[in-house]
Amino acid sequence: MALTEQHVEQIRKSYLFEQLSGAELKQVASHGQVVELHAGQTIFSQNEPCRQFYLVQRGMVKLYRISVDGAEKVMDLAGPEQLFAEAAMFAGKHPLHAVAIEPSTVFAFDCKDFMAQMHNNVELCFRLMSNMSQRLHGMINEIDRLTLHSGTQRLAEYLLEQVPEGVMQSPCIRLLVPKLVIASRLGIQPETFSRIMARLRSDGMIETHNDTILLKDLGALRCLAACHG
Amino acid sequence: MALTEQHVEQIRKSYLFEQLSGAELKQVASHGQVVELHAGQTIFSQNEPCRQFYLVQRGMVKLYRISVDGAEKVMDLAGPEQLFAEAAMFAGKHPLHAVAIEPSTVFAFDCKDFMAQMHNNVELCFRLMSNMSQRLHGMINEIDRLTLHSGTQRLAEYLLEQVPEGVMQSPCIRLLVPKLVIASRLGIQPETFSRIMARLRSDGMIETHNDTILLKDLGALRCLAACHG
DNA sequence: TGAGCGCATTGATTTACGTCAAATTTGCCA
DNA sequence: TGGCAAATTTGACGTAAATCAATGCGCTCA
Repeated sequence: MALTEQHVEQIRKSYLFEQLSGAELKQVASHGQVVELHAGQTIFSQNEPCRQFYLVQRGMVKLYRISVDGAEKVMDLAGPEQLFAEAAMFAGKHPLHAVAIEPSTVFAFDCKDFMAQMHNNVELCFRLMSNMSQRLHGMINEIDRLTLHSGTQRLAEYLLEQVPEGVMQSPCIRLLVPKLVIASRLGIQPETFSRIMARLRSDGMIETHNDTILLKDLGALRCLAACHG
Repeated sequence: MALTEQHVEQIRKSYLFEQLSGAELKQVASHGQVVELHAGQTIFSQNEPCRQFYLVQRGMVKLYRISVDGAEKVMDLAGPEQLFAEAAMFAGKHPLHAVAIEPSTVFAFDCKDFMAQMHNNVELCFRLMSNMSQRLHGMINEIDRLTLHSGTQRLAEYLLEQVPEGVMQSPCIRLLVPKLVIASRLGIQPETFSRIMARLRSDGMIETHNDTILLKDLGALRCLAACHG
């Protein structure tokens, strides 16, 4: 489906697009699409040629790899207002699988078209380079966590990341995706995830009700995450 | 030390710089330096502001992180003709430590200056974006290996990576850095590295003499790396 | 409404890898 | 050339996390 004026206004709020002129944005939008996805619907598969990149409007997209023996590793989760596959533009093919894990709406932009825009607009190049630099930094942190932190530390870090800014004590958070998915994101098995949660609970750091988690002792969680596992 | 004509010719061979005009390259070089480093000398530390990025001429540079309890994780190794810290230009500060692990020579380029060049040269932006996209792809593969592959698989993959193109059977490779460093690069302990090597040796896949390794059975190594365990 | 499926939890057991410690080798440099 | 420090290897042991297995829970959808 083509983009409406209303959609274009939403897109403009994204850092990558915000400095484009009305005409430029219209040009990008003219080759863009609104894509409605049902839960479980594939957006693209690994090694497919990439012709589009995406901005999530609503829902949740899982970016993952599958090993030869069928094990899945979730590399990233993209929620509303987040871009994905924008760095693959230069690679020719997608390094990951992408699937909507709940009913979702994404904006799809044409790579060729966007690259043409970048040719006319150095500022746009700088925005994308910033974006890619941040992603690279995030990946380094990811590898740091996977190799230097224990499963418990990574889970504590994840919980703390879900806390909105400025909250001082005992925030209540919600897990936006199944625990199965978070476990894979953190590089642990679902059983291990469950056991770590049970331990945090019995240590009095958290209280849980399904996907709702009360972080009773932020200080202890922060110590667990930062100091030693 | 400032760059000579001869240095500029070497630099031009790098993908990032090759399409620059003589004048542009001269401009980049005018704020560049040749830096001689002794083994163990730090180039920059994590969180330092980044004003320069680098191209290795000779030697080997280790890019790494240190955890709170002092453990080290080698994120990458940069040898001759390889760039490093070029993606940090947009981040403001270095996400990693960099140290020369043997006597080395690196070219250092001014970030501000290079960014000014990019403002005048969209093609240069595209080259850097390509570079960053490749790095991102490499990072995804790295996380894939760390989470989905065993230590043995990662070591086998590493050995196979050292084989030059086109070699059909039983190539002889050399480890260019201490085993300690490779182990950290692969996310395993030196003791584990040693034990895996011993096993590959007793399984008849390799023969070793210090840092020289004969890969006697490429097929078996490839199976080990790709298939399972 | 209730049958069935995927997700989550818990327990028992295994295992790959880490840790600690000691012996051995290597390579540097005075 | 000899001596020392760092790297490597090997052995014994510990442990975090995976695996296997069983049960329970909460959906969705007929």
